[in-house]
Amino acid sequence: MTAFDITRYLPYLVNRTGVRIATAFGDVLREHGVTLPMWRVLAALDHADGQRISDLAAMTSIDVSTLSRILDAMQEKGFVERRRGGGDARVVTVHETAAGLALTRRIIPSARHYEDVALRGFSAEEAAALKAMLERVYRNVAALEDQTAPEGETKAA
Amino acid sequence: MTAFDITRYLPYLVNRTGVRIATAFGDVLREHGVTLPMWRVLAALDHADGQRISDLAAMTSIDVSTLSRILDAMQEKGFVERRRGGGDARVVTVHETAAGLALTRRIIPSARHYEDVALRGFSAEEAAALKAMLERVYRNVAALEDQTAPEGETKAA
DNA sequence: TTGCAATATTTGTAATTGCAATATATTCGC
DNA sequence: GCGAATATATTGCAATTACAAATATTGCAA
Repeated sequence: MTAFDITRYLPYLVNRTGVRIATAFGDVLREHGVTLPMWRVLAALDHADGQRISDLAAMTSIDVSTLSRILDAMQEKGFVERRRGGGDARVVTVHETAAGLALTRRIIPSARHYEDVALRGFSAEEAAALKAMLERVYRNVAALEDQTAPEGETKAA
Repeated sequence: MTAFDITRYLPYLVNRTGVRIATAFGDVLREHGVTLPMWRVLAALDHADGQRISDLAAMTSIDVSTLSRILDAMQEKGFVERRRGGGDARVVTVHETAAGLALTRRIIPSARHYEDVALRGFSAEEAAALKAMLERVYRNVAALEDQTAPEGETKAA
């Protein structure tokens, strides 16, 4: 059997890339007064405002309990607000405030720039191919989890 | 300007893929009695035994202070040992023990299987292309950091 | 050679994280 | 329509994490 070469091991490559991007962009975000998880929430809400907490957790890849506390902090800062009362009284929906939206708008250019840097030297086709492949990997792993734990979703649907 | 679509944003795609893989493989690792960070250390040592702690931190994308404590735990469990005394008395090198090596050998098949699952439906060429692109992204971001903080490496060289 | 900046690791410490338990609301079986 | 199982969110809590400070060693320059 061939030797195990970590430097060509996909989980390794994905992880180190993710950590690199996260720590580097985290520095940028600090100047805006938000943490990386907070930015993820803002970006997710920018995509679809008024999401329920569990959906927001799935979209941001943040554990619901962790997210709940992050939302406390963001609410404290006035970036989001929680609302109850739409039909099902169990669900809480999260909404961007005007301040949150303004902040998101300020961050987006940096986020775009950051992606440009990450994709420096990539053609549009290559970038699209990379993204499509990451989505395929994500779905492959998600499918495995659903198969392993068939009843009631293990985590992040 | 075009709207910001998080679902096609590279950092988002990389992060969610990494988190998915990490949580899923973490479950597998628990059965072997190790955590994900510990596995990363074992895999890094399998690649090159006797690395210094700072190099190990760079390779595993774990902060040195965090790594120092992870090594405490791994040493406690008898998987690795620290050695001092090779020339520079400041540096500590980390070495896999026989037990650590045996554990690594047991985990590797699962790790391989896991990558196969993640890459299900990928041709060999596609998989190679994905890995190569992830490396390019990593280098792009690393280059940005070195440029931002030219003196003495901000983090993980 | 002495002193001082740089390097390598560890330790202090506060914040973050995630699992488990809880509280509340809903739905399904009967 | 009642009660058990399910769903949603929050909270308790111990472990993990990361930044900063401390410690130890080295190398260089005066």
